Amino acid sequence: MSEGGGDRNNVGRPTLRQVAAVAGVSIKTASRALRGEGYVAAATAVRVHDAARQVGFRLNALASELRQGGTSNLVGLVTGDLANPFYATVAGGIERELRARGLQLVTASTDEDPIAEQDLIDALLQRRVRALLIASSSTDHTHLADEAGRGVPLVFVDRPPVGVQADTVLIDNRTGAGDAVRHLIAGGHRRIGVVADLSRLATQQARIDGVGDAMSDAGIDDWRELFRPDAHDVAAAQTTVDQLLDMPDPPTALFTLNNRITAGALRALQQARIDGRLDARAHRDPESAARKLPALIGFDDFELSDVLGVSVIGYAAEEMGRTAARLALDRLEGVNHPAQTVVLPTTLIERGSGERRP
Amino acid sequence: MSEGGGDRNNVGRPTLRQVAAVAGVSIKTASRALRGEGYVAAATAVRVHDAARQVGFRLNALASELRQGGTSNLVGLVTGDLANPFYATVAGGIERELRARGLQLVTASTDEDPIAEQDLIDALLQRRVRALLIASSSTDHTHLADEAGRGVPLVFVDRPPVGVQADTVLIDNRTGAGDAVRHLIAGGHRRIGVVADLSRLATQQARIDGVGDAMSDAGIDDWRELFRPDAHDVAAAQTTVDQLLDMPDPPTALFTLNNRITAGALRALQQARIDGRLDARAHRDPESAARKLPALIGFDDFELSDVLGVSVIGYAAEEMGRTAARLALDRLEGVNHPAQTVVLPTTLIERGSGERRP
DNA sequence: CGGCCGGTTGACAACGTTGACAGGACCCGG
DNA sequence: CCGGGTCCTGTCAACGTTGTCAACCGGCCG
Repeated sequence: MSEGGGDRNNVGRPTLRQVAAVAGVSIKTASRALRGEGYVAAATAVRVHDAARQVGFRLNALASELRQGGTSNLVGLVTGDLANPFYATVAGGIERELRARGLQLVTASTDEDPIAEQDLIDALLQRRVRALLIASSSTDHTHLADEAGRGVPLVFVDRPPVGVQADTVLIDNRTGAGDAVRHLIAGGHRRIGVVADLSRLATQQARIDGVGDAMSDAGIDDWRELFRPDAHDVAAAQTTVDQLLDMPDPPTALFTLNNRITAGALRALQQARIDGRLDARAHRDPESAARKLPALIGFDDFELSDVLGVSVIGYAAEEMGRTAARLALDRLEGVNHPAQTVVLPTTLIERGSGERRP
Repeated sequence: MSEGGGDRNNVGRPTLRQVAAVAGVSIKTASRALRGEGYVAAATAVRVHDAARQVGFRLNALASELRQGGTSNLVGLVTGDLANPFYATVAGGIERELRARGLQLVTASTDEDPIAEQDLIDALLQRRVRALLIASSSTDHTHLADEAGRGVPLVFVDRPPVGVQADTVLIDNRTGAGDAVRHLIAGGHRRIGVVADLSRLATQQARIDGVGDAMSDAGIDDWRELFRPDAHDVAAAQTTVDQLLDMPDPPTALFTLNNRITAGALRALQQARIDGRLDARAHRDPESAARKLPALIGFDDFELSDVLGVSVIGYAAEEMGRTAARLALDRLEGVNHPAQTVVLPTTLIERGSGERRP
């Protein structure tokens, strides 16, 4: 009656103790056999494995990791919105790179809310993630300064840190945006409508700066009259572009500063075409109310952009994830130089929409 | 020299022990204060909190969860490819639903490889996830049968379980696919090219069955001559559609069985239009080599489908994630009825491409 | 004044695992 | 037959936290 009676009450998952009992060995021997540590007689190992299978044993990673040093083998990723294909692609790259080293990715989305972001970061650190990758929506990261010194590699992805030194992977936003505008100007455009997402985001700011560079170089100083920031979602972008199109003297070209804005612009253009306010063919009928379809370049490549014939500023999103993961892994392996910043180049991809003339 | 000397060697994260030492209380009191358990004098609580802030304390969730019952507050999600916008959307829905209950999502992608899938499931179970949501690439889940009985709620998402009873959330694939085909037939089409992804995937099979239903009802028995399965990526789909277009007697309509296939088809159609093999306007010139642009319906809605004017079979992807999460959460709260299957309806969204006449 | 009560605190064990160490069995050479 | 080595196995403590229980303090009632 008394032998092992206590264990039977445990309806939960079996532990090493129970496997050991069934196999008739000590806990430690069971552990050794299951981990393949060696120094276990072949016959014993077989008995242990059988016992484990029989009772449905599964190592408790919580206990195991606690014992081994108190840190998990998870890596955390905090983004604004995982459903955004850009972040999803980045996450895919990270995951592939981690898998090779037996690490797993935990993702958390913040809906671009800095407070939620802080909470999620706290939760991940409590869970003792090995490393933390952040596409931050926040404009201040000083509170992360002590974390950085505490052995958890921190890598900023897509958006640079403020107030902390840390590894960072960025797109060359400024140059990319400049290239787009220069391309439009070279095509003869002077009136270029620039539509941006939340301008508090560093990526947007950098792209806006790039626009400014190119405009200045071309001597276009009043470009801000056609500049429309803070169109955060597709619907807002659509409305904004619609208003630009209806101006008395509308832009002959549009530059949209991320994939969502581009989507909104395409909707607006499409609708205007249906309404007859726009026409792809040039001055077909000077009397017609229809105006000429503006040129368009979008920052960020997107699915089916080729089918739609949309020129974009593209870059290697998955590579961005891989690079970020590698930076973190290097730190975990003891690399110890000062914080690095990797800037990935952009490419202007011509597909027609950016090459329309004024 | 001796007081607390041992602790100083610990370069890692401070523990409760150190917070307690600094605050001059016992470990247990520190724990009580930080968890807000009550029964702590106000002055003591303040001292403890100060000490914690001073040393940069962060509770070790591994230890905490181990002590509390050996299970984490993570929920696992296993998908074929998180970068697929469909899964990303589903994951977003799950995450939002979980966040409300303080649970966090761990995602793992399998690249549709059943073996990788099993490994990842094992890893997640070892990590003692509270629940496991699976969009499975595998065709057999009997090995999960004992897990299901062991207290970890299991929910199958998008693809049904085989060999286990478990909660499931599905799209009404069969009806949706049937609707698409009926719509095309009602539009006058008899020669419908059907292009599918891997036919071993249950979702694809269900859609194919739906196609068969509608074809039979209409007395079209030779539809399999224009049926092309196993085009797994965009490139393969493009090639496949291209070959269909070049047949001596090509289909007058296409039905593509998921978003990737649709993307491939759109590329093929676009290219053919550029090459002059196709023309949107009907029998403009009977002598011309150009053929009429076929009608197209795609299963799965996608970004910009409206701009492209593509008719699709749509459904609420985020809702799917939310529902799956809710099913799991209900189980965690003790709900104990037999396995439930929720089938979400589809909608035919007419945007023009599906309404072209033969 | 003794007993009791509420609030406050601490000692201790336990969660499941693994590292450090020790002990026994066996074989070999001397 | 003994000393030394190689395998194999077990005991014990520890990872950081929290539940259980007991103890202490002061005040208040009878």
